[in-house]
Amino acid sequence: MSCNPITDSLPAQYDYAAAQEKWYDYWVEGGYFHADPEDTRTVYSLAIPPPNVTGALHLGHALNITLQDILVRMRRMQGYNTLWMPGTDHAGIATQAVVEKRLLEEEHQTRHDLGREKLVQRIWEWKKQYETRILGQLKRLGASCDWERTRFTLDSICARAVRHWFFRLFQENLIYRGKRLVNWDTYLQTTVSDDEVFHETVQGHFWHIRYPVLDPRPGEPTYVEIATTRPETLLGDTAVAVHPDPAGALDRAEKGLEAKRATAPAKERPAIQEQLDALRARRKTHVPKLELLRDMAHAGCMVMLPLVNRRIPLITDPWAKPELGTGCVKITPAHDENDYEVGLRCQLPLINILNPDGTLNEHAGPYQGLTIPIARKRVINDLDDLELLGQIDDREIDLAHSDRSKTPIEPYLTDQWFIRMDQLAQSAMDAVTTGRVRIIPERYAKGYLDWLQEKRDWPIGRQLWWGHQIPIWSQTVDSAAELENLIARLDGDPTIQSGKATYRVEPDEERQPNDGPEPLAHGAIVFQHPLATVHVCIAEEDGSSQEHFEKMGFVRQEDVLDTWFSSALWPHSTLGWPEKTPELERFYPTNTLITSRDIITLWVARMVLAGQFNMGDVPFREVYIHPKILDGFGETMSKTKGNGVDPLDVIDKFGADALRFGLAFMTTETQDVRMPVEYECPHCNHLIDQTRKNRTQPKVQCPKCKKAFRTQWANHPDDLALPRGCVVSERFELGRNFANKLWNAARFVMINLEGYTPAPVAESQRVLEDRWLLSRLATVTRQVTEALDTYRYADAARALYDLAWDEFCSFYVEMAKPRLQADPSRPIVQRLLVHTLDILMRLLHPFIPFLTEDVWQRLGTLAPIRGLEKPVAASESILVAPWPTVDQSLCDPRIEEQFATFQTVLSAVREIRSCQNIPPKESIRFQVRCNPANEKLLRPMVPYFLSMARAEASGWGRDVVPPKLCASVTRPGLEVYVDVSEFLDVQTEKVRLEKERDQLENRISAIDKKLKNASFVTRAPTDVVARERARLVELTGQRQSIESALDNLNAHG
RNA sequence: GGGCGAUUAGCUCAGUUGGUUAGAGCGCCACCCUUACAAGGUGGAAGUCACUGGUUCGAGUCCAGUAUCGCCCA
Repeated sequence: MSCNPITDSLPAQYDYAAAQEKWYDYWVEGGYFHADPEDTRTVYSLAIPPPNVTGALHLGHALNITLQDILVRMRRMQGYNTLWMPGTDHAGIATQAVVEKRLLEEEHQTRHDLGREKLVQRIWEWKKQYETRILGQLKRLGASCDWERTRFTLDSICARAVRHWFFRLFQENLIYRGKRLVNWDTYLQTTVSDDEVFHETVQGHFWHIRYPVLDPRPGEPTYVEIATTRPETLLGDTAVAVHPDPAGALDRAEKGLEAKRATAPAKERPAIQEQLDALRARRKTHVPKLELLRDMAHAGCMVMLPLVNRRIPLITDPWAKPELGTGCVKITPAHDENDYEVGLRCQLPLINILNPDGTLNEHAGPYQGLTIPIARKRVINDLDDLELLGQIDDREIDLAHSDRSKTPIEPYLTDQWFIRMDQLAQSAMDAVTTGRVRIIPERYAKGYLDWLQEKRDWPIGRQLWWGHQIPIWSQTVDSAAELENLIARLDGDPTIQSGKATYRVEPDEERQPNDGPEPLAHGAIVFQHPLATVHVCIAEEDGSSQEHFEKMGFVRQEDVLDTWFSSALWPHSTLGWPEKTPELERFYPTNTLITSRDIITLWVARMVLAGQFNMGDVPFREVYIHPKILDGFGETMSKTKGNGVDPLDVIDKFGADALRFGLAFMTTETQDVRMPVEYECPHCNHLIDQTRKNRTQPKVQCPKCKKAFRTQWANHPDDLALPRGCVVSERFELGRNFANKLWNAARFVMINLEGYTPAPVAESQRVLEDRWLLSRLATVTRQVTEALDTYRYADAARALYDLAWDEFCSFYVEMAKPRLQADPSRPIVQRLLVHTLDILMRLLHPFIPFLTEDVWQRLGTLAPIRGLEKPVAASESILVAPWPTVDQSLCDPRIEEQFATFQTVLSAVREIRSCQNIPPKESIRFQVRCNPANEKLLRPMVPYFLSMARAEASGWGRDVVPPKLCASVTRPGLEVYVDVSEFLDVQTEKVRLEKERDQLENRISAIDKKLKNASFVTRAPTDVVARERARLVELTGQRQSIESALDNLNAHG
């Protein structure tokens, strides 16, 4: 149609792919993301929570990144020296696990077949591949990170920081090694943290087993009966316990239940009563026997551990609950957390019966070499043969599983490195309670404090190969003389004296205490333990020191450090600590950390304590916790479930701008965001709801085109040959439609800029809608700025959405159309359009970076100089354009109110057009009965009624007399009459008016009732009462108008 | 078992300090390819604000309890 070169270069739909392609490179090449420590402007800095290199980014990351980028872009525009530090995390166990899994699947090899060096090399290759992919994803999202500073938790800078921190902690005696029960993954053969364990209830049994009493005296039982869910662990038993005061313990349990019954709801009382009855019955059946056993224990009674024939003591300990099972409990300190505690209290030996691979070791005697399930069967059979097996109950057991290998966890006794958390945890608590770190939303501070409150020592070693190897070299000594000798050598050692290394002596915990209850008769098994271990920690990666100590017989610890140990340093290690770099000086502490709530304890708490320990200041001033994205069933998205949405698929389908705006729009203060997901058929683009069933299938058939496509589960060559169906969500249509709307608004402005000249627009030149728009712009500028200052992303996004769409596009642009045709108004409205577009783009830039830059650049060629008060040249990139400031003088609530009156009349006229089915091409006439103020206000709007509703105003004011036959609409303060004589459908109009009347009726009676209520009139604030009175008067008047309109219609037909 | 949160239209969500007739997007219905935009325009239908009590002149909003769901911790 047109041969306008401007129109031709502006497609009618926003081409997001082209914009993404073009502008990201422009920004990077322009160096806009780079922060300079020499720059003395106020700093705004933040460190990315480093995504781990295990796999690609998902939608949760996209949200996290988007929220950070929005703030970063706004602060940069506000003139801060802005640094966003990027990088990735090595995620020790997770990454090693995926590489090991592939190794096994593809090459049928274990890590031990390959060896440490080669495996680590493989993982580096994996890392390289995924790091590239992740950084690429971040760039496609539009993240404005300072890529020149990209770090990795295992690179040399971070490694040096880790080494330094470790050394300082070791030096200050905050790191120690101890024997602890850990969650042992027998499949991966490593410790996993509590965070990497999930619990599942499985069907199991409760086996009752009799241990023969050795040399019972007359009247004493010949057996002690215990019950267990894990019979094979008896091979590691070192005692049987009974409560020291069975009667007293029962009393306390009874009192507890009684108290519970008193406050419990009626429904639960019978169940509690039942428990109480059982407890009371036990007093007779169990207490005498238990008291006898207690006395036997005090007298030094021994029992015979069956199968391995080991003499073990009967002891007293409150862990044996007289109200449960038989009242006696077997004690296996090396394989149960509670028994471990008992073992410590009673100084029992620890006998570990497991090999790292989950088979039984030499301490299991005849069962050596068996796996746990087989050993369990054999133990049961053998006990049965010996007639030592009692009753067997069915029982549900809560079984811990490793999240990494999905196999059951074994409690396993092993040497572990720990950090003493006492002071460190306190420092992290203080940071939050004193407000030096603010957690937003505030409610998350509670969980943070509760967790730190426990001050549990942090186990930091992992039996892995991928990670920072613990910088400790150790050797054991077997005698006091040997120890003395070694200490003397170390004290005189120049490396130690120079402070480059330090040492500590650790006594062996498993060595038998000399004053134990009775020497153990272990049969053939002899336990040999050294006297102590001496640990040397070397401060720096330093080959000669290392060699020096290795020559002295020290051997390096094999284990690596927990990933969180290095992640905790991220905000300062990335800036170069322990080196005193200009970056560290300028950009630490960072301003904010944006992350999701599952990481508050694992990471946020540890960053706070590490930052304070190393830097003497908190790592960030604020922590913003954003929602999690769940699928339509309320489940977290994950690859393993198949419900994960890939941000790149969303970007391909809707564009990065749409993804970002959609995410921001969803980010409210609540905990979670639900996002139903669909498969998109690659053949016909049909969307298929994802269900719990189809999300795990390797291929899905499209119900529309009947063709099949593959999913992430496709493995079979036939399935792999099919095209891939994306997992997407319709919820991003909002963002795409909005981006397109903005594009077209910009397009409209730009194709109407012929003859544009920059010049100030004086206040006197601004008509009502100009002042209205400028007021709205100023108000929204304030709202958006305030919202983003306080992390209310959705509020900011909604305010901009409404302003741009419902106000700028739906009204201002429509009203500009006739003005652009007329000579005196054209240049002024051009300046206003350019100015508004400029402000809108700047406000939207943090959310929608690509589109806004694209428009900015195009506008830059058509209207390079713009502004209302004093036109100035636009900056070379919107990324560094100044953030709009609020001109309070432009905010005018009265104008906004007046404009609302116009909108009301316009929508009344449109409503009648629509109800009466008046063809769009037909024009109509209307009158408005209103007060003089409104009349004055509405008169200048006449052309807009014509252009926006094809309606011609034929009468205004108090004295308007409606035509006999018309359609009418009643609105607060005015009545609109549309002369539709030739089109009028009397019946339709009557129905509509009757409905309107009924609604009025309801409201009138509600207000009437209120006002007749004496306590409302006397107790409610006077202004509220007055308002209700005024309202009643108005509504009654309106009802009258409707009645008379109805009368007219009735008279006519 | 303890803590945190959610429950508002068919779906996904807003709803400030309690005070007109509880809003939006998608979906639905009707009309419109109107010279920026059909990824659009105009109008419409659609809600016992989970339930039960309480406080209050007045409760989606405050308090207590119940139910269901989610997350975290043990």
